[in-house]
Amino acid sequence: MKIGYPCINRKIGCTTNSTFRLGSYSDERMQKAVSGNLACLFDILKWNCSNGFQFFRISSDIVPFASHPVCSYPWEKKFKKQFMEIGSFIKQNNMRISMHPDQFVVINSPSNEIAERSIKELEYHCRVLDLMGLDSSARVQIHVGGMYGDKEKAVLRFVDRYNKLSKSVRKRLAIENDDRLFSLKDCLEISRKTGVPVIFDVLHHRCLNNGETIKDALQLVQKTWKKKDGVPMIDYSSQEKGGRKGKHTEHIDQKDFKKFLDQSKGLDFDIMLEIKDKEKSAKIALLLLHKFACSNYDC
DNA sequence: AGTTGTCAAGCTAGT
DNA sequence: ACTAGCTTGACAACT
Repeated sequence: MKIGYPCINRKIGCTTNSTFRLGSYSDERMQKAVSGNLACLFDILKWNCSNGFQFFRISSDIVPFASHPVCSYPWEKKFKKQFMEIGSFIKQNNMRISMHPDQFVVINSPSNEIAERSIKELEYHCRVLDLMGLDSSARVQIHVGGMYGDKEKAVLRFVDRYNKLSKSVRKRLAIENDDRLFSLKDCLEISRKTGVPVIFDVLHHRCLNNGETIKDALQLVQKTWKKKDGVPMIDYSSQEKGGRKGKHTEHIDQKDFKKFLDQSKGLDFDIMLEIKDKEKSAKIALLLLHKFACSNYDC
C-alpha cells in the first residue's frame, strides 16, 4: 500500500505549475516553464522518496498549453532526457504515478469539438507518462463527464468514444466516481462495458452512492483492475466540517482516516490523499497507516 | 514591492 | 438568463 498527495508540495517551495498567459505565448516561455516544472517535479519526487511517499499525482500543468493549437514548441524532443531521468528515478524507487486532467476533459460531450479537444488533452497526459517510460500501472484518471439530461445516452456516448480512443490512451485511462452525477455503480457498469479500471473516491461516494459499504466498494473496484494495471488507486478525503457537501477538508481527520483503514482491512490499494495541506496531512496518514499495520499484522 | 483581477478549455445547480 | 463552484494557483497589470 502506497500513500501520496496530488501535484503540490508546500514544504519545499518550488512549483510544477509555472505557466503564462496564452497571449504571451512564445517558445522561449515554453522552454522556461517546462524546464522549471520538470526540475521541481524531480525535487518533489526525491523529497517524497526520502519521506516515505511512493505515490504522487503529476500536475496537468507540467507542460502548459501542450494540447493547445498555439503550441509549436517541440517539448517532447527537447525534454526527452529529463523525462527519462525522472522516469528512471520513479521506477528505481518503485513509485506509483497518476495524473488527473481537469474539468474541461469531457469525452462524452455531445459536441464533437469538445470531445476532440478532450482526447488531445488525454493524449498529452499519456505522452508525459510514456516519455518517462512508465508501464500501465501509471494512470490518467477522469470523471465520466456530463449527463445532458439523459444518463443512459451519456453512458452510451462515453462507451462509444472510449472504444475509439488510441491504444496508448486506453492503456492508461481510469474513471472515478463523482459526487453528483455518476456513482460507483455507474462507473462499474461502464467498466463492464469497456474494461476501464475504476478509481474509488471515498468522499464522492459519501455524497452519492447506492448503499455500498466502503468494503463492498473496494472489493467491487478491485475486480476492475487487471494485473498489469497495478493495485487499485483510491482517492481519499473527508468532509470539511461546516463546508459545502463534498468540500475537501483542509487537514486530515485522523479519526475518519483510521476508520477508513479499519473498514478496508485486508485489501490492497494505493491511497491518494486529496487534502488541502498536501504533504503535511500525508505524513500523518503515513504514520497512522504504519501504526495500523503494526497493530494488525507483524511489523 | 505589494495588491488584485484574470486566466484555454465544461458542466450542473441554484438564483 | 446568468453565475458560483468545482479547485486553486500563478500571471500580469496595476497601485
